[in-house]
Amino acid sequence: MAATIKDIAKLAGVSTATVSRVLANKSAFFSEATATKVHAAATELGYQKNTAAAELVTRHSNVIAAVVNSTKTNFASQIIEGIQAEAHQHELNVIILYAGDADSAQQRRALMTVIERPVMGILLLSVDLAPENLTLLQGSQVPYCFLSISFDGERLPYITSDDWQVGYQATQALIKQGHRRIGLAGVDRDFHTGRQRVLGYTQALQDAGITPKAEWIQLGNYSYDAGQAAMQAYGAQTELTAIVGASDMAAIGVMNQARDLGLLVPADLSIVAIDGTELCSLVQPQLTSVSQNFYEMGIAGVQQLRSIETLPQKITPIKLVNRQSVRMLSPE
Amino acid sequence: MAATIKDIAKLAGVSTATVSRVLANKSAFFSEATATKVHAAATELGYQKNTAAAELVTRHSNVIAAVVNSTKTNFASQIIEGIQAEAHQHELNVIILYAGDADSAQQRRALMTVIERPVMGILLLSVDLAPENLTLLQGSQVPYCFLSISFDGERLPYITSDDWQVGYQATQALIKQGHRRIGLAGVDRDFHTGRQRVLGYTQALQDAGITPKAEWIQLGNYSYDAGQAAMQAYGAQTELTAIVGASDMAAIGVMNQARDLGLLVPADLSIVAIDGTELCSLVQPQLTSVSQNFYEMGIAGVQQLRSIETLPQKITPIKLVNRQSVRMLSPE
DNA sequence: TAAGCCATTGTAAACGTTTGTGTAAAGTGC
DNA sequence: GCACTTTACACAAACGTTTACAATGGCTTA
Repeated sequence: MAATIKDIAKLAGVSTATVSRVLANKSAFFSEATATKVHAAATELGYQKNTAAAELVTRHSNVIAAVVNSTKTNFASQIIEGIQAEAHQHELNVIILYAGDADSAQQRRALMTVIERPVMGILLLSVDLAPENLTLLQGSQVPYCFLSISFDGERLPYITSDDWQVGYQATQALIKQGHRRIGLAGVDRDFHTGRQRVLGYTQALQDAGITPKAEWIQLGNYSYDAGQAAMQAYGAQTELTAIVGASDMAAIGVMNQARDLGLLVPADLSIVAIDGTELCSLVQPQLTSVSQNFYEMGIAGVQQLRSIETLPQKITPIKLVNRQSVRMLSPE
Repeated sequence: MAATIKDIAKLAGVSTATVSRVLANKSAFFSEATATKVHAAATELGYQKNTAAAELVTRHSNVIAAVVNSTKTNFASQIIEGIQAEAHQHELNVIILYAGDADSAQQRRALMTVIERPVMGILLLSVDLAPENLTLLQGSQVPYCFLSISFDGERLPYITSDDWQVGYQATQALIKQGHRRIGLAGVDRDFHTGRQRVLGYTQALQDAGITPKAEWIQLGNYSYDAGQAAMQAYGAQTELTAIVGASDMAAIGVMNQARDLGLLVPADLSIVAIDGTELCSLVQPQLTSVSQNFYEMGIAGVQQLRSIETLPQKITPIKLVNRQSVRMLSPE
């Protein structure tokens, strides 16, 4: 149905080889005269290149696949923007796939659609791959890199923030303002990222001579609901004066629940969020955060895929952004 | 490098045709014995199918491309979930592309990467295609459908809410609570969607015997900033008692700016948002909204692509969701 | 004028699949 | 034991490109 280079060749009275060369602009391989003939024929036929066919023979693609764990996590968009920016600089195209939230079957589906097609590389944004899917990924010949997630033992390529530092600095920011009874809400200790954040949090407290109680840490999956549940668990009479939200969403959950319990932020309760997406400045009061550089992560991810030798791990910087959710505690 | 069906054929001692049929599970075309041989060989070689090659010969693909206008608009994720759900039911896969915000070059890039490859159809989420890119899209043989956007004259296939009704119902909801001086903030009158919302808004006022002043309508691009700017234009001394935000983001912008101007929501100013994404229940007070059924839009979009005959336009339902940002105005 | 070179173009193989057609062997009914 | 059907497989063409190699012809140079 659609026009092919064969049709163009016939119409222009040349061979398909010449058409291919003209269209690919392999100059010094054709004359001006034929070039114009070919181009005229191409536009007349409304030719659309079939890249799949071309990729089949050249065995090389220019699309990067970004696999995202869920539509719910909002930081993904910042990473994707970084990916796009860097990719476009190098004439690469980006496609995005959603892999669902801890849904092995959907992960597999997303992975399959990219592995089975020619892609130049795969970026996995904060996705906890099920073991069988990891095997799948490794079995394919496609280069890959995890973003915004880290791993313990296995030597997987990843780019992320220093999660220990994230936990440490969020906690320390509160300590510096005089807080000593500080909670950590909505963190997931099943994975490396969460474990590191807990470790950083604990160390910051210990460095200030504080021994955290077990109930100060409320586990969860970084979601709004997890933040809410954590705050419910702390209760209106909590001894805590400050809470670190494991994510922006969790922090907002904490804040809204605190309000429902009659606690004012930051008057009664200070909050530091982890992530620092635009959500932090949308809510009232705006949330002070330990902000990750997601955009940079995206850029680094593309660079990692492009580099031959695989420098396996990389850490992107974080910074504390002061907004309105932390108050200085007067020492009593 | 990677194993092909040729390798499997050699290892299993059969022809590639047989391998293909076994792998595609075209039963009644092979015996149990060969099937097991082939499967054994396939796993031994770590075979990964090259779908691009298969699609080349079958001339038919099972991936749907969703083109999104920007990473910024948050409702997209709900549409995408709808798309995924419906697509997966029919063994279709979904890839997502970002087309940038009113950036013709990036639109073109996104469009090209999908048109040049075998895709089964293209869904365009709220993207205002530049004229040249629309021509491009129409020139390709790929079926397509616009989502969450509508058009005036041209007969383009689209699925969206009734934007006139959206404007009407949002305004009417405020009128019913006794408001008579009502603004509309952040709406874009350059496109059909925005124009319809303005028309609905105006009609609702007129039906209540109210003649809207020109300055009640503040134009913008549906963004947080647009909402903020609109509220700044209204000013602290505004005669308005209520405002319709052209989107969730715009409504939040209005609300936060109002607070900065010393106005309390909803005590001094009532707000109705348009869209009704989860953002509405994240902020404080939670925003009353005219909610669109984005999930349903995604489902309908996939169905539209799958149906041969193209029933060009479809309207998805909306509903008013009462939350906390509107107060009843006592008649004086 | 022959040899050599360069610019331009064509020929054909290859990429990894699917599938229509052909065919040998095995099974069926009489 | 014959004609027939069925089963199970192989052969080869096709999809739309790219590209190595060959071929052509004109031009330069000695």
